[in-house]
This record gives sequence, structure tokens and C-alpha cells, in this order.
Amino acid sequence: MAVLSLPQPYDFALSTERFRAFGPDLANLWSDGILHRVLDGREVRIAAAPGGVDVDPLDDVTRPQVERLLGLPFDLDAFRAFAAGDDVLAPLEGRLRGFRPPLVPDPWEALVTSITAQQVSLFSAFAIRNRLIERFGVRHEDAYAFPTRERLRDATEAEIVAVGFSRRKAEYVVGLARSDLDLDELAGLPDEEVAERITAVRGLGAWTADWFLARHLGRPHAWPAGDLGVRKAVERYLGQVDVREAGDRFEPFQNLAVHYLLVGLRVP
DNA sequence: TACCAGGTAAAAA
DNA sequence: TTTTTACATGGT
Repeated sequence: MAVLSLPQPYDFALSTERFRAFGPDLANLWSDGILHRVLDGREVRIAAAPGGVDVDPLDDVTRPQVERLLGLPFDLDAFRAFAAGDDVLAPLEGRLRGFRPPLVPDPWEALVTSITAQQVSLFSAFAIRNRLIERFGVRHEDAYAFPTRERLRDATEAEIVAVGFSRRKAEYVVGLARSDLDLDELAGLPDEEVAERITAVRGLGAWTADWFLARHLGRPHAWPAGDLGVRKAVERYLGQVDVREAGDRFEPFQNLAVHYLLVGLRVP
């Protein structure tokens, strides 16, 4: 057990709210203040600590992955300064001080998770995703490793339907697993090319590409304007405006802004 | 019971 | 080309 320092202020409980808000998340398991997450084949336990988080085990392999999981790539200092001059963000940033959006560590997991959340409520999506994780993932001590691309490439569509996917979504998952999309190349491409590659795959549309840019790659300008939750949050905080154009107001912090808007709706 | 929920592709018009 | 429809589950 060792302390991983993080830029302050940092609110660990608030930043991990997403892992509890829609029921348990078997791949990012919260238990008594401890976040359990399998990284690179080992279960890592993360808890709040002064100046950062306690991480066990903390070594040269887990350190960068935990940093990424906890959203270290986001420039929160610059965002805080920007938010102070914005009528909408200033009160939100004050109320949610120390919130740093987590990132999905793995591109495959990010895309499959998005497929589970297409069209249905997040409560429903989490329930279905958990059953997929139990059925095809690997349990460590507490948390599960998310099902790998290789495992789902060999799964049948009927097996995936059995955990609650629609037949169509089961086709999407197996088709993506068997596609020639190189997930490791995406991080080196500009936003537009990432979106083009993703939307070229059946079952992955603009919404999925936007959230991949936002929650896996942490791209500053990502702004999922088509998302229903984003539309609700924009209406709540900005009124009846064009959602896509509303993102310009937060340039160059669209990604952090959309996370603050969404969490602002969920956390009183 | 019926309806909606952080979409997408394919059919129909 | 634009509009409509099917999809499956969980919460209310």
C-alpha cells in the first residue's frame, strides 16, 4: 500500500460516483470506500488518502494505469480557472470541487460498454453489462476483469442474448470483436479520424464515437451532443438552446464541462 | 399496464 | 433523400 499523489483538490468519493450511481459495477467495484479494479491482470485496490489515493499494489505497471483510470490526463487546474469566469460552470465547479472524471482504461471495454447503453436506461445497461461480465469475464478477488475481445470473438450470439442483449446488439458485439478495427491505433489519431474509424463498424454510431473520445481518450473537445442525458443537462443549465452549438461556450473544455453538467444533475 | 430510457441500422415512404 | 420502425430490459 502506497500513496499516489494527485493534483489537489481531489474528491475521490465524488469522482467515483459513476461506479455506484446506477447500481454496482462489477468491473469497477465499490465496497466500503474502496474501489476494486483489475488492471493488467491484477486486482488493484484504491481508497481516499490525504493528497491523493492509497493504491495497493502500487508499482511501475499499476501507477500509470491508476492515474489514467482516475482521469489524471484532464487539466483540472486550467478548467477551474476557466469555470470561474462562466456563469453556468462557476457554481457547478464550486459545488463539485475536486471532481475529476474517471477514464475507461481499455478501448474494447469502452466500446462494448457503449453498446450496452445504447437506447436503454443506464440502470438497465448496468444490469445487462454486469451479467455479461459475470458470464464472460474473469473474477479476481472481488472485481472482475472485463471480458476480453478474444473471449467475445469466440462467443455465440445466442450466449450474449442469454445475458440480456438484443439479438441486434449481440451481432454488434461479436461483429466488433471479429472486425479488423485496430483499437490500439486510435489513440494516435485526431478526433475526426477516430470517429470515422469507429462509425465504420456496424453498431457503432456518432454517439458511441463521441463517448469513446470523451471517456476513453479523454479528448478535451469531446461533446456528445446527441446524448439524451447531455440534452437534459444542457436544458437544465442553459435553457432551450441548440445543444451542439452550446458546446462552443465551453471551448476548449467541452469534455470536462459535459461531465460537470451531468454529475451536477445527479449529485444534489 | 404502459411508457420511457445516455442509439443504430434497415425498411418504408 | 427523409421518415419510421424494431429492438429487449429495468424502473416507475
